[in-house]
Amino acid sequence: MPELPEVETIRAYIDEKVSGRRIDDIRVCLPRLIKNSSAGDMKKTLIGRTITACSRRGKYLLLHTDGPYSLLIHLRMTGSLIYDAGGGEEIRAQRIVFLLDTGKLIYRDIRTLGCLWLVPSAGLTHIKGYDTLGPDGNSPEFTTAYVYPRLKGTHRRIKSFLLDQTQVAGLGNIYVDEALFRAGIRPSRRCNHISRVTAGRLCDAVHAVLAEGLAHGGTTIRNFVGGSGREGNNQDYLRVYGREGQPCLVCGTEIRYVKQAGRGTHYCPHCQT
DNA sequence: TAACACCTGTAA
DNA sequence: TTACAGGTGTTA
Repeated sequence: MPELPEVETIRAYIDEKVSGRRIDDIRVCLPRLIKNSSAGDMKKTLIGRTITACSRRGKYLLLHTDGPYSLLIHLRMTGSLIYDAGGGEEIRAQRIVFLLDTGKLIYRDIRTLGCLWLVPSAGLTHIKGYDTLGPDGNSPEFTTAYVYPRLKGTHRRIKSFLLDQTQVAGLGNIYVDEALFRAGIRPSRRCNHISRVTAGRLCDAVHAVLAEGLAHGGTTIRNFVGGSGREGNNQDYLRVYGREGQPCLVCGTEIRYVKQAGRGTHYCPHCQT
């Protein structure tokens, strides 16, 4: 469940549930998900510490503690965080479980592609993907003035640019397709062929699709997420993603599906040029 | 920039 | 059986 609106929805929920909770024990069912330390080191470092907050940048979550190290998490394709107050039904695919002074924080992940890192609570994390993130796509720094010169400087296809987290953080396959539809841009367009005016439309579209996703609590498809509190309903508002073969909501032309950069890509051949 | 790798589950 | 899935890092 991993683009910015979904991760932010989880962040708000986890922040509310676990801030102020102390980590009493950790059950590491799948140690290879911890990328820069052993299960033993993680336990030694985090047990006894109190979680102070949960923050987010791009698609990364950071569980802050009152100790020298905090926990950085990337959910990749199928990761999720669930707070279990106890008494609920059994949760499948539990990979790492933090036993708290009240309840449990469960890292669940079907495909086990997610990553966890122990990082310094202050300063750089030295995790490359995190330290090099561009501005969040819904942040005030993501403006036409920021993005237009970057588009001018590259011959890449626009979809691949928008998926590049060092350029703009938080977009994934769904919201990129949605933003390009709203901006009227083909996913295959070369960045340096996009005018300043069109770049402005794109910037507005990125802000709009992320804001809408957030307002709807994220997009929930394929029932990947179970448990409490995190199913969004933005899937009911998507305009192109997953609508291949159906009529464009603006002009009625059939929405097309192609592979681009290895990703399923949806667009309207009439509205997007 | 494309292919593949990392994984498991589901649908065609 | 095969293709595909909300991601990203490495390799040809």
